[in-house]
Amino acid sequence: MPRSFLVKKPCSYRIPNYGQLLEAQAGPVPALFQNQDPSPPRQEIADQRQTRDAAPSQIQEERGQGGDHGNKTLLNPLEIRRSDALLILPNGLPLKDNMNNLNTPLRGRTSDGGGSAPGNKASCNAASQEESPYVPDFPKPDGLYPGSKIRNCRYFSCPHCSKSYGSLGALKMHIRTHTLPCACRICGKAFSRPWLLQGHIRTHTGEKPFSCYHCGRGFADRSNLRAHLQTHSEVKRYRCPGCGKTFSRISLLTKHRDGCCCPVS
DNA sequence: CTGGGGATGGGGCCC
DNA sequence: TGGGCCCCATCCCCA
Repeated sequence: MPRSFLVKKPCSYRIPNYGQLLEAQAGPVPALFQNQDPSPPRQEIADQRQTRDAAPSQIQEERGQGGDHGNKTLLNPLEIRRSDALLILPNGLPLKDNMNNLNTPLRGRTSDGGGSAPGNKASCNAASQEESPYVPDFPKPDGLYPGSKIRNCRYFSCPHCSKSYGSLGALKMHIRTHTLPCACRICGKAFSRPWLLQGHIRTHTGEKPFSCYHCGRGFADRSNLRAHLQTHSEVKRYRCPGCGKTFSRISLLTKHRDGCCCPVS
């Protein structure tokens, strides 16, 4: 499934050092990928994070106190993610509507239309203020045209597909989605990242380190627990602007709107 | 058809 | 620079 909307917008061109990448690929395989037993999830960590999943208010509280992302709190409008715009606030309006007066660009993912991802900031910020013409002399990706002004920042394109990234690290990470270096020794299925493999292995072991504090039900994946917690919530996060019906998942809302009821105007 | 669980993919952030 | 983790999104399947 294409996730091109997550790909950074290219700023300029630079030929990636593919030789370096291939060299890295040929290097020693991390122990985790060598059919070693994955270290079991640390229960204490799971417990700590479980509380974070338990309730949004707790999440804010913990983050405010310097958790993994202590600087992230939904209470700060500048930190609101675009996807949170669908949240329903106490005033009854979707967060999106509450944000209408914000003239500050949202911080967030590259899917944020027009917004520059944090990773791009470092390389594009200052330099981008002084744009200079730059014409690439090799095949260009989508969105860039010969003779157009291109920001003076680095750009790395994937040799396997047309995606491009603002840093070599991001490109390397992406290339793993093609090479899939993490293979499950039980079923052989390959993954791009070790923690994806770990999550997959839980499907074999039946391990469910994330449990719901409402009903005690266990989950192998934190995101699934988070989705499950919504089923306990009286007010669903996502509301159809057309009919007002609320849903626990954005996917359900999308399905609902695609269905018939409230066509997007 | 709807709602929910399971599984997975992916970029960003922090250390 | 890379690993680990976070969060989000999405697909598939089932009740």
